Amino acid sequence: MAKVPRASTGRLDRHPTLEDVAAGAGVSRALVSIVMRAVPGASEATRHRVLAVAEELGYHPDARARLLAGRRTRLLGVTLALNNPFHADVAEGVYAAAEPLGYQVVLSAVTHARTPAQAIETLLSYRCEAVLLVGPLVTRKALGALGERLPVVVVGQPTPYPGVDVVRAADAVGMRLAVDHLVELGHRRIVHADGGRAPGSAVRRKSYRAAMAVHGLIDDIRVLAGGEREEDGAASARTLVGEGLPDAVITYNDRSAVGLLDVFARSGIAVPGAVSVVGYDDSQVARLPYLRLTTVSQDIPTLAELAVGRAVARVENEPVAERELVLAPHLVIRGTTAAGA
Amino acid sequence: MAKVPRASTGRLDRHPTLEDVAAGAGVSRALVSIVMRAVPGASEATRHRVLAVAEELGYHPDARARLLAGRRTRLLGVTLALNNPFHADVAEGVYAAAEPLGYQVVLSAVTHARTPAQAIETLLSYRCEAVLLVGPLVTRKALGALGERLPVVVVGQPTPYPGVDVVRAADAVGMRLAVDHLVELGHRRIVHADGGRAPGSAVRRKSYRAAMAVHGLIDDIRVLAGGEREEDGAASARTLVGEGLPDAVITYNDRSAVGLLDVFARSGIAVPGAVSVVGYDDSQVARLPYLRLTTVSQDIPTLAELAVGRAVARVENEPVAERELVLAPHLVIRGTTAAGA
DNA sequence: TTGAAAGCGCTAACAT
DNA sequence: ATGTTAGCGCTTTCAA
Repeated sequence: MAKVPRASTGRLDRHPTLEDVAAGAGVSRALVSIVMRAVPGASEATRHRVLAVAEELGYHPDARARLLAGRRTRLLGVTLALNNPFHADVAEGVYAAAEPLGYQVVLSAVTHARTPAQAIETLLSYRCEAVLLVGPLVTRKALGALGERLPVVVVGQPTPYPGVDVVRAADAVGMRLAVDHLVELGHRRIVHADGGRAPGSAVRRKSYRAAMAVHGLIDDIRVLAGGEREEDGAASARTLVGEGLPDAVITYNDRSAVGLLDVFARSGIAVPGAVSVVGYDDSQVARLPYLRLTTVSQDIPTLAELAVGRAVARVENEPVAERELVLAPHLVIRGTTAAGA
Repeated sequence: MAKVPRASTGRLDRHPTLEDVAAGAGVSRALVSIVMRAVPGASEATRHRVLAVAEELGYHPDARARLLAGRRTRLLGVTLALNNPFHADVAEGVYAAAEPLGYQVVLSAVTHARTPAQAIETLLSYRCEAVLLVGPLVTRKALGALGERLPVVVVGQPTPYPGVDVVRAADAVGMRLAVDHLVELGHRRIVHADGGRAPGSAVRRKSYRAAMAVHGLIDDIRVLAGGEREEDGAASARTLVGEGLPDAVITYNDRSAVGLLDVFARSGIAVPGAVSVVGYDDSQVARLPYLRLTTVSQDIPTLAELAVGRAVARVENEPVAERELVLAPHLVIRGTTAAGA
């Protein structure tokens, strides 16, 4: 034992194990385990010696064995679509929130060639203790079955299935903030370029209508059929340019706003001079210095933190008051909104 | 055995194991293992019965145990920065290329709170057989040490360390294509908004100069100090608007081009009427219908496929001719370039 | 503080 | 075609 043969390439044939370190330091495996996990139970002297040997041997703990042997895995699974900025931001937030709680995160991507079901299956195979689902990945039925097996937190949107937790921002409030802001600036003809069939689009559309009604602007309600991509916003802009500009536009999300702004710019339409624009999400793009998009922020880091908190609470069997955790979004006023002429 | 106690919540207390399935089907664990891995060695009848029991019990294989017990893990690790479109595209490509070869991929994100070293450490702890590094994540020294431990493929840029493989596109060729195209259109005053300290920026800058020289345009060489973000391109645009427009601009990447185009649009400058613009990467944004950015494509899916191929070749000890695999980029001509006045 | 021993759930030789 | 038997590298009681 503790003999580490080398391949002809000069690369190690196998990774050193606890056993190797134990032998090198003249102690038992159990003691090395204690030292490596930095838990109490070893003298300072031993600790130092073991650490030195480990370092010298190039020992790196084996996650497979660690996970398998431990009573718990303390693993949090996250499914996400790469290339989706919102998902990416949530994942970053999850990493940040999980570590202080002693949980590790496992990422599983949903791609063109990898279904949500596969992504989830991978997470389960690693024995994650809970999964966070970002975006509208799975069918209701699949969600139900999943929720029966382990704690599930859906991040960013409501779901009708009662067996899973939800952490999201209140779209009704967000739309209300946007409309309030624009009305305060003196705008009345406020149109909404909606998200089409995108997740949450229906809620935001409805919320827009309600907010307009509150201000007695029922006759000014106008919804343009759109989508979640830049091009959808661009299309809406073209429509508006063709038929005459409203006072302001609220888009389904920031991406849509970007396309809309671009077409406005190319058409020589000043924003916010001729028309005000409000986006949704406060994603990175909204903060770009040359865009300075006024937008409704979902406060993604907090969203992620609460989602992790909820997952951990479920895993650790802490009492949970509400299945759904709804954050109040806030309006970030930047440079695309101003008082009308 | 094969007794699956339930928690008061109704959730399974533990996952069913091979043992449980074996007991249920009245066969040995080894046989169930054979069935679950879909390898030959079991009769059709047994196969069906085992599968049925597994299904009924809700059995899902344990990746930890599988990975630990197997002779190999067939795991490919990928470090990436979420929120970087190039990284995301590469990761998608890696998933697509790895599966047909029988390899699974493990993602490890580099975030604000998670260093490249940590991301790599995680990958190693799972005993990935090779790692793909996207972007300029690590120091030369760390790279060297890593390359000694297992096959490493750096994706998307050159690296001076000889112990690792590199799969990237030829920046010199890309720049040359861009300049050739613009010269053919009759442009001479072609400036380059560079990437500042971004990875690969120096190479592209140098390549731009060389390409200009080839066309006898040494006196027209002009490099604007920039960066990799949209705002950097926007800044370059402001400079150009202030001092008078050149015939064309080649940016370090598509993101920079986006910022540049935006400022041009707001300044009432027609593209490609008054000035042509060429981006770099052919990321998703370049294809946006309202942008239609002419750009140099690195062909990311192929890049990813070759990177996976190289990693697998190393893992399986196949002979490898060149340490560096350099793809020929190609120019994607869209709507931001046209003949000058 | 330290060590011995029993698994964790699986794969892989080797028998039968 | 099927079963038996060792591990894989670690954590975790339980003793000492």
